[in-house]
Amino acid sequence: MKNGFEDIPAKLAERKIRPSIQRIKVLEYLSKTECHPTVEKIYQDLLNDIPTLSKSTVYNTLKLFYDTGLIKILNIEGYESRYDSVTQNHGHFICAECGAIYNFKIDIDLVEAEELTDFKVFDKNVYFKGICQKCLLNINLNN
Amino acid sequence: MKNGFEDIPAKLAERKIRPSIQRIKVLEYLSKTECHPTVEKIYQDLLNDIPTLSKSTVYNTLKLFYDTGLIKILNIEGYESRYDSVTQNHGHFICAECGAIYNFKIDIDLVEAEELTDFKVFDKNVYFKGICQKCLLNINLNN
DNA sequence: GTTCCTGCAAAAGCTTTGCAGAAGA
DNA sequence: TCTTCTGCAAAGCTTTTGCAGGAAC
Repeated sequence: MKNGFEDIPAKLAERKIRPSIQRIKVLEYLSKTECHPTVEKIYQDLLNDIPTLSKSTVYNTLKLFYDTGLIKILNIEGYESRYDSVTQNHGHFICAECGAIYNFKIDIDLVEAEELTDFKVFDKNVYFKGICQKCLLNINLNN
Repeated sequence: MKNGFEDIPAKLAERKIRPSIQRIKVLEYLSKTECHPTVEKIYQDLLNDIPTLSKSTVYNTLKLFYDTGLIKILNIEGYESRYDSVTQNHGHFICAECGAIYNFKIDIDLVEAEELTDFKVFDKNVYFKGICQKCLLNINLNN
């Protein structure tokens, strides 16, 4: 099964991005994780591997990946951006209680808008807000 | 035809919000406009009416409206938030070329995710990115 | 009189920019 | 050697917070 994780340098080469260790680690990290990390989290977690890493580099790298279509930027809660490696079609659910973000499968191609026939659409996003199962349980327990 | 614009003070009263002139003007402005303004734009445009208006008040007011469900916050392009009065079901299209945001009709209730059956979903959002008709024309003309 | 609201200033936090040094071709 | 990349520091911008004065009830 493909998980987009096997050959990071090849992925970079496809986009003609020079495979520095920083770039490999960032893309590897994003391919492994499903938690839609913030820049801060990416930075902190990679400091173990690359002690001299700078946050600027993380920003630069993420911008480069975004511009070349390797990742998506999620701005679903304002302020801090979150990053998601581009995989299959999925939507995002954000819990208003705990802030966690869940993926859910959705066939985004089925979401159509006839008013946009003369527009070129190259990215479709669906996100829901609500309260996740875990927090619902906690709320019930406390009442 | 209802356009959500006729009785702003009543709308505020429904939510038990004291109808200060600042709040009335902000909600009136959001009900009138369809351009999903930023805080800066709201602030600048209202300065004509209320010369002593402070940006803090705009922030406070928008937060209050958001918390009581009067408006939606759009974070579709990171950094600056945009604000939208809650009306009927619609999605948002953002042009990657000129940054303009268009509304389009969509029956959001049709967008479902079976994985979220144990979740409480109270807000669904759909937004597309691409190039708008206007910019497509310009690009064609210049080639 | 008491509560709530406004607006100024300052602080906080995320992101971008500039630049010198290092690494890679 | 020349180009590209990294990382530090500083700047830029949006948003939040604290607080004193004012308005509403």
